[in-house]
Order: sequence, then C-alpha cells, then structure tokens
Amino acid sequence: METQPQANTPPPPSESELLQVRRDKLQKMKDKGVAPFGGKFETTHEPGTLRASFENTLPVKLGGRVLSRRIQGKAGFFDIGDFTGKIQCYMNKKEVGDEAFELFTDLVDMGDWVGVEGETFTTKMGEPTVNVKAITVLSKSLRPLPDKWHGLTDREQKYRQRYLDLISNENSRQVFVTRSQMIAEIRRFLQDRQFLEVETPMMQDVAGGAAARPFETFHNALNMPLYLRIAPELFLKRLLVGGFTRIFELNRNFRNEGISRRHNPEFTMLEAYWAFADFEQMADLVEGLICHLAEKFCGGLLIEHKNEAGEVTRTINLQRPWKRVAYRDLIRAVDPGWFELTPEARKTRAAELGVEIGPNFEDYEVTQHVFEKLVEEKQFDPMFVTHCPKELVPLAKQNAADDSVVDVYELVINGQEISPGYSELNDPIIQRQRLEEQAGEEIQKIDEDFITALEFGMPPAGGIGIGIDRLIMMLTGAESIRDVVLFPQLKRKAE
RNA sequence: GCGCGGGUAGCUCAGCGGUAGAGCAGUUGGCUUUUAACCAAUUGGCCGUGGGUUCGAUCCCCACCCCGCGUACCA
Repeated sequence: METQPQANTPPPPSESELLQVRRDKLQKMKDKGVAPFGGKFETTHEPGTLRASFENTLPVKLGGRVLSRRIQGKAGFFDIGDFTGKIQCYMNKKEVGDEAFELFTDLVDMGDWVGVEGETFTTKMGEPTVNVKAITVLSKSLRPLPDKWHGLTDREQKYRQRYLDLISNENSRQVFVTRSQMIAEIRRFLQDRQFLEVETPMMQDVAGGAAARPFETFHNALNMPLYLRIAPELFLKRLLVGGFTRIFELNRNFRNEGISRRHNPEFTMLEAYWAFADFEQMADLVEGLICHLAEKFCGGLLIEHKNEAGEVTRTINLQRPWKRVAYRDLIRAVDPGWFELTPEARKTRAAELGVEIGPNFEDYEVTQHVFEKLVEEKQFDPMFVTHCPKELVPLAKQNAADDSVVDVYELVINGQEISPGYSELNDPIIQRQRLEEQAGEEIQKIDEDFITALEFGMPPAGGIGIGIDRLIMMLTGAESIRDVVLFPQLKRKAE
C-alpha cells in the first residue's frame, strides 16, 4: 500500500463550525459593547414559580436559560427556565426597538442565560407569557444544547455531564428537586420530634459499624492511615453515652465494593438513635416517616413506577399497618422443613431452590442467601422482617426468649433493603464477644474506644438506618441509584 | 471477573461489504400571538481506539477503552 502524499493529509483539527459560530457571536457582542458574561441582576421571580402562580399585567424581572426560540419576523417567542421550571417570553421589535430585538435574534442563542424585564400577559393560545421590554445577556453559551425535544438520552453522558441532563430532561430535574425536598422534610420530621442533628467523623481510625471494605487514605501530618467511614453508628452511640438521647445524622457513607444498579461507592445514610426506645418503636417511627413523605410528595400511599412509555410497571402499596414477620417464618414459608435439615443438607436444598451457594459459606449465610433471593427480591410492598439471626447483626440486642436471634427489623420495600432498625446492644461485655466473633482473625478491626464508651454506660436505645438513595428510588420510581445521585461514580474515560 | 447489548453529525436515531443518511440544532432568506412554530435553501462525520481479512470495511474477525443490563466476588 502506498503512503499518502503529505499534501493530502487533512488540516489540523479545528473547532467545529457550531462552536465557531458561537465564538463569533461572542465577539460581536463585545464589539457592540454588550457584556457577554453579565453580573448582578436583581430579580422579582423565578421562571417556574412565576408560571405556577401567574397573574396578568404583573411587572416582573427574572433570569433564566433560553431553552427554545420561535422567531417570526418582527416578533418572537422564547422560553427561559431554571430548576423551578420555565416560562414563555415574548419580544416585539416595535416595542423594544431595533437594537434590542436584533441582539436577541442575531446574537442570543438557545442555551444563553438572559435576564428579562417586562410585564406579564396571556397569549391567545392561553400561554402565560412575559412581554419583554428589556433583555440583558447574563452568560453567553459557547456550546449547543442537547436536542430540545428528545433531551439527552445517552446514559453515560447524562451521568458524566449531569448539567446537560438537568437542563434538557424535565423528569431528571424533577427527581433531584424532589430528592432535595424529601431530605429537608426528613430533617424537619425528626427535628419536630426533638431529635438533634449531629456530625461525626467521616475519616476514622477504625472503620466500624458495618461489614464492608473501607476506602483507605493517609494523613500526612499525623503520619497515620485513615479510613472513610462505612457507617457513623459507633460514633453516634458514643453520643448516647454522652447523654445525647435523641440524635440523628444524615450524610454520606463510603464502601469500597462493587458498583451496581443498587450500589454507589458513596451513598447517603440516615441513622437515628432514640434512648429508651426499642426496635418496635423505631419501626413505627420509620413507617410514619415514609408514609409522611409519600403523602407529601407522591400524592398518596400508592406509589406507581412507570416505564419510559409511561405505562405503570409496578404499584407499591404503603398503606398501614405494614407487615411484620419473623425472619425464620419467612424462610419456613419457602421451605417448612428448612431448620430441621443439617447444615450440609441446607446447602443441597438451597441449590434445589435455585439459589447459588458459595463453597465456603457459613450455615447462616446459606439461609441468608435463600432469604435474599426468594423473599427479599420478591417483596415489593413494605414488610418488616424481624428477629434475624444474631450473626447477621452484631450490634443489636439478643432476644430475651431466644438468644440466637436479635431484636431487630429489616425493612424491605421494592425488592431491596431500605432500612434496618435495632434494639441497640448496650452490654459492653457481650458487645465485645459479638464483635470478636464477627472479626475472627481481623481482631484489630475492633474499635476499642467504642467498647470503653459502652463501659461508661449507654442507655438502652432504638436505632435505625435508612438508605436515602434507595428510599428516593422507591418513592420516585427510579430503576437505578445513578438516577437519584447527581454525580454517580464512573470510570475515568481516557481522552 | 464472566455473559449479553450498545458506542455513526452538537443532540435523537437509521444504515451493517461497494462514493456516509434523516429529524432537531446551526447558517441564509421569508414571516408581528407562536409553542416539537411554519415555508424555502444550505453547512456539518478519524462511523469508540488499535490491529487484521478483503480489490474495497461504519459493516466481517481479534484485542482494547467506555456505558448499560445480568451474574459472581467483596459479605
């Protein structure tokens, strides 16, 4: 094969035409003395809120991004929007003058931020509109927006460039606004019940409070390794010891594990502790909280999940009271003779039931896998699974009548764990034994200072965790945790 | 890690051995109550990356990168 002559090699990559056109407009703005990147602009309204509580003949001043334009000769319509929604604007050449009108038609693009000042009116098509008297460029956009009709559908780009997703997809914007409002409401709900919000370390010497691999980092000045927390539990219990008898923390946890539809390496967890309460009261609290959120934000206790075509694919019924069933009863419903089998026979039986079992599984793990595959993943309406085997939950109190199980619930909704709740273990001697049994070889992972704190006396207490991301998924119908986390973790993409 | 699917214009998508297509966006005209505005014309591509096979590869084969779904591991 012959090599191409040098003269035929393509010219060096230049900016695409679309980008160049916008840079040219930027320069033209500067030439006309129009500042393309604006500054302070005092507003009276936001686009969405103005449209939602619209009145005619109202003088208004507001800012937003130009989302669409419909120009027809000597007049034109355009929509401006932000996280509150959008509103239509109208400009008439005769009213605003040639200069302002041509600035708008010639130099302002879809995607630019503008400030408008004018008076509201309703068009003959019935659309609430701002009749613009003056327009101010607040920020020139140098890149074109995604398709105005289809929005941004490429999953990778939605996650990597969330701002584009938020600009162009109404659903996505709504999910994150709702998420924010729900989290604010959770705080209000707990504060109304005299819970105190606290902050405990995210960088910990020993990553305790759950069974998960932590992220490791290093503090130079202290010359010591640190771990990002996998749970705040052990610090919150220290605060119970300190007399903070109703507390909660709502913030990020970090777990160095696989990523999936249900797992992001950093995720938001609520933990709350209520001294002198038990797991049953905590179940009542969680039931009340989630129903409150559903009624406030989802229009009731029937949560409909829809596919992209808008068809209802699942309805979750949150009507109270929620079922409360013992773990072992749920297993017996799958196989009545399960607990009469030998551990070896249980492995065989699990395989017969279609549950894959690893060769080194402990007996309780075999049962737990059967539970996860045949109970949890099939349970969509809320159910409190109570009295789990103690091996699964080393920080909870053993049941008074049967010390092989613990006084806990595991709330399952939408086929996944949403919230655990415990009667917290406050006996320091038993707590040490339980943690040692769990740690096995890795005994250095025991948080000795936590045990010391318990030895000073921790009040009996009920505790809960709520996986906020999964809760939001359930309430908004999102199928992936990435759709409720603004910037989910992705692999670096080579340039 | 393994399996399946995907990566083509700024965006949404066709094309699957024979000169790269459409809609939207953009550009140029026209249009003073439109709203996926409309009418006319038109610009725009390392067809994810690197190797093969072939006269010829966006298309077939191999490897790699990234994304999604499932599964396994971490537990």
